[in-house]
Amino acid sequence: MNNPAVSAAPSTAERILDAAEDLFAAKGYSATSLGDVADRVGIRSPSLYNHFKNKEALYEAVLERLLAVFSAPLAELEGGPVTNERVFHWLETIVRQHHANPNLARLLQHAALSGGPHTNELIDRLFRPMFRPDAKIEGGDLTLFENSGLQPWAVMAFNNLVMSYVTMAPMYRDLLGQDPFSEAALENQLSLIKMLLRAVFEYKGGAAGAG
Amino acid sequence: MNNPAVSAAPSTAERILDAAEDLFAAKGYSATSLGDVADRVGIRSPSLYNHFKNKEALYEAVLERLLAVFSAPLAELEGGPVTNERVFHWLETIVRQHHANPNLARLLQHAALSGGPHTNELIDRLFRPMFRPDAKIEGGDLTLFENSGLQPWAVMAFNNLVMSYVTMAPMYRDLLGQDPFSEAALENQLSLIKMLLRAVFEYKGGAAGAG
DNA sequence: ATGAGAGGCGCGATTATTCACATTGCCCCG
DNA sequence: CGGGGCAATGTGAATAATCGCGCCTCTCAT
Repeated sequence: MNNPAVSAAPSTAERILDAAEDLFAAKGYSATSLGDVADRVGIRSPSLYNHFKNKEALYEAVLERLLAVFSAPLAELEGGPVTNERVFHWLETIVRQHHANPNLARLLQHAALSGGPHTNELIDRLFRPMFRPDAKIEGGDLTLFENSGLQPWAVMAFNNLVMSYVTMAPMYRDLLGQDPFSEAALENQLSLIKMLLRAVFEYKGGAAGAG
Repeated sequence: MNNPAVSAAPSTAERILDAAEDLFAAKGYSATSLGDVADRVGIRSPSLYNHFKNKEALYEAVLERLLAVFSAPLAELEGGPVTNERVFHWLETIVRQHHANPNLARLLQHAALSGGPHTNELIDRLFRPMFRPDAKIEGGDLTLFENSGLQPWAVMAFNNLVMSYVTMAPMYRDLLGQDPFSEAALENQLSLIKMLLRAVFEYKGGAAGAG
């Protein structure tokens, strides 16, 4: 009994992972010191080596835990027909996930900017599936959009929309005058993203034109 | 004569600024070492102190040079009536600027994630003007959209779109199979952004709805 | 020669990592 | 039941590398 995975007091290793996740996400791999991590947990830095081989292994473990959570929705989407409705639902799930835990987006952003260990693995596991060339939307008539060659750019744009909201949130806090992670802010962001997604689904062709 | 600002050989101070800009943008303030900067310039790190008081002053100078360039288009937009056409033109200018020099976006992203010196000043000078409550679009009939309360979110979204493209570019490089900063890629990104901006201008109300 | 700019040297702080050691709880054997 | 190990987990001290930064000297062009 007393299974530590079931809402019991978190183990030291888990508390280290929590602290490290926050710090890696905020400051990046190299700017995060093991002393900072240890301080948050309330132990001394050499004690970390009882739980993780070294700094890089700790970083790996943090990534692994996050990837397990965030890879799920895309796998689920691919488990069935890719219809408009299911894309909407998938996007909403992703947005809610990033609001619930902004750390993956932040880690990813650091990795994109500075590299760091396991960056290629991150790309492969999170993004590669979204850019597979055979990814088509069934049911709707998106052929016009698909043929425009803009589809990968759209995938990228919506990914940017979701991730950048999270990574830029600290800057937007006082510009918006409200907590970017509040329930109300989440609803607003969802409204906007869905409106833009509808625009893509209803794409009628034509480039830009200001008038 | 031999004015160093006019396409002559750049002075040492300018070469230091160039190197520091790239490194601060890639690795952030604290992860950038003055040794790295000096190496790029081809001098030893103590020599940097002949040109800049200390690391923070160097960072300040880098920011100042970037802000001078990137603040211009918004100031120009505000110099006249804010019409649909001029918003289109402003957005295109911004996108092209970020493609020409991705460093400001990257610097900003680091600041948003980790703080660092002068972050508040950055927010005030770049973003505050975009979120002024009296900012309205003249001419078009956007009242429906404005009344939806989503306007600041749209401003944020398009900012995210532009900045995140740049900050995530290293990750997208091999996913797209082409250089994200090529002319062709720029055109594609512009097409997509303009299409989404048109969707905002033609906003008809209504929330989401998948079918 | 004179002053700006480059380099050498080194101090003090921080970091990742290792090591020797203390403490704790648990299992097993007598 | 009791105690001898033993693994797990903590600690402080020590090490080697790196960093920001200041001091002092040298060099070279005007």
